[in-house]
Amino acid sequence: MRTPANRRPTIVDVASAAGVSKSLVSLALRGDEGVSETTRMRIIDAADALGYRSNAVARALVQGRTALVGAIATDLANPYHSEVIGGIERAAGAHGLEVVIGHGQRDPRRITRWVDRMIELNVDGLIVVSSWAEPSALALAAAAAPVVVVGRMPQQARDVDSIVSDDVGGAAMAVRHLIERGHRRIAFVTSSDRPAAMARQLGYETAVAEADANVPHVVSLADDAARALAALLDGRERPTAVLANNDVTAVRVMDAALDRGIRVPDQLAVVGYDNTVMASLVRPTLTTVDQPNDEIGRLAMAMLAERFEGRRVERHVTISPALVVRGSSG
Amino acid sequence: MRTPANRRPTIVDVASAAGVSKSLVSLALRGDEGVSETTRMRIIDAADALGYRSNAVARALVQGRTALVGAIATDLANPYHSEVIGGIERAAGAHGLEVVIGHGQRDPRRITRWVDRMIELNVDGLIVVSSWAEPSALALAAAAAPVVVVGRMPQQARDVDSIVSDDVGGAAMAVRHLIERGHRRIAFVTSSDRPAAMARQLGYETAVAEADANVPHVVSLADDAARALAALLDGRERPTAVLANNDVTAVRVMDAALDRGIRVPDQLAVVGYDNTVMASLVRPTLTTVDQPNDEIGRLAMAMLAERFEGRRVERHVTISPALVVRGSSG
DNA sequence: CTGAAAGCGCTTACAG
DNA sequence: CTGAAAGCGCTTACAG
Repeated sequence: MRTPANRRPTIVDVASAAGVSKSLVSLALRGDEGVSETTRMRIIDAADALGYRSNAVARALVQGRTALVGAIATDLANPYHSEVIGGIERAAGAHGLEVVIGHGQRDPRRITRWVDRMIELNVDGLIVVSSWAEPSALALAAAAAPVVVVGRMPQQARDVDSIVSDDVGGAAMAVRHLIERGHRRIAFVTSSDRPAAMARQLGYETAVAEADANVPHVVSLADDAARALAALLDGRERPTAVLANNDVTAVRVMDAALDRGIRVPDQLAVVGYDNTVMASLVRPTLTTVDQPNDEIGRLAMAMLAERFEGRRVERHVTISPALVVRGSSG
Repeated sequence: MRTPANRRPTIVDVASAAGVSKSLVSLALRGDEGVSETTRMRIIDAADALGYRSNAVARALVQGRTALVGAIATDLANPYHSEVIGGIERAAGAHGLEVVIGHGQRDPRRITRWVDRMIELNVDGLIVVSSWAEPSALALAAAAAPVVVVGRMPQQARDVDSIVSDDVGGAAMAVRHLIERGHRRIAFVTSSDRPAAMARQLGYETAVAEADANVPHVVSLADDAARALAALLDGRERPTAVLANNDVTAVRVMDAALDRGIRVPDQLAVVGYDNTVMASLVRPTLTTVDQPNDEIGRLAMAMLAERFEGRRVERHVTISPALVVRGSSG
């Protein structure tokens, strides 16, 4: 792939160009105190002239650390994931670490493979922004480097730290908001049966049960979304409010309502979940549940740092979401 | 960071557990033909029992290749970038390569630093989905590994291949669509003076000049967006159609129009650029210019592959966009 | 079919 | 202040 002719210059090339030993090149380039000013200059000039760049692979091998944190995301197109990763990146700088990202592309096998690959790459720590990685792969990874999972794992893996958002509480908060606004017929619409959606449904059911005269009404868009939405909106007992399992689902509900001439929020209040950018762009703007994604990323990085400092016991943190009230709930 | 007690097992540990030489462990684990079935089994069992994982850093050092392609993106939250990266990833698999992503966070310094870091990491090829990297850093990188830039570079760097979208043609296509629809007073609204936006403006001006009785009208949202939008929409000579430099700007124009009771598309047609997810979610749905982002990613990977096969001459490709007509243009 | 040796490009004690 | 040597964990000819 690289011909010998244009291979990258090494420390040995710099050494012979500067007329010194390779040890001295290494010391000089890393700014060691005990190198005379004149030779340091000579070495740096030689390195620049050759276009020398340190080989991080060789350095990592001898030092046993790469100064790299791996971040694996289920789906980069999803703003939730990219925001969490942004938080990780901002926090990593303070620890002198760089963040390399592996993209899972919504494929559990690919995500699990990235866990393996990141460990093979010798990252110093690993943050998995996904609940789709195999617990066994995570446990194996945790034996080699600290691992934090952001998301609701179906099954805990040994020595793996975690951060989850309080989906039960967030959904309950949204329902209570609708009840305060006078709504009594409130439906929950979901496009997923993954753990996070299930937890939100549980929060919904709990909060609905608290308020008298409410019958929990759950609509799944899993099989035939158009039919499910029709059943919801064209039925005699149409709800006056809907909580969706996420913003995308909420927008679908709003679109279906508007298509039928049902006014939002007057005839139907809609609340989403995740506070994605879309929530403030649609009309009416969407009331939704916000998770502090940036903060979650920072915390994940901080939890890795604690492990670097010697923490041995597992740590599991739950983050509280907040309601953002906008136009779609009246 | 890792105590000797729980350090990762190496090939030597596996060798002594299986009672063979480390050479044989290496051969067996990589499936070499010339290893007897029984010893192969013994070695694999020993490796599994120890939880052995190959150290990719050591392998990369001896093989001189990492099987890694680096992809650097300006802004992962921008769907354009994540789609291009998706295309790169899908194509990389066919070449047995994995894609590690570096996030530039809209910071030119960070992007340029990632170019350096990726080369230090010994990636076999580098795709920079950004026009913000320093040409000098790109040229240095290209001396070590093939480099493809996706985007409109302000200045060409030696030995660096590139892919750009035909922004001039795309914008002209959008304007001709509006002219066909009968519009004569067409404005261009831009929130940026970066090269891509400038090229789109040029395409707009060219197409407007083709049609008689049109006076190009350009509105910049750079300084005071609210005032600029007011000048556009509240003036006596309000345009009947607007081309925006991207979808986000188009949605801002639509929102400003709706706030004033101006009906879209009846009283004002709006066309965006980029065909982001948002374009099909807003109401009315947004007519916009689509770039084949996935295809661009595939092509970038293919261009790296050509370099691996020995191509020496630079290659620069221009990709043609397509118009997606939706509700906002009537 | 298996083992001993050299080497990838660095860093890091250890001498001098 | 500088150099020679060992070693990080692998792969790869080369012997046997």
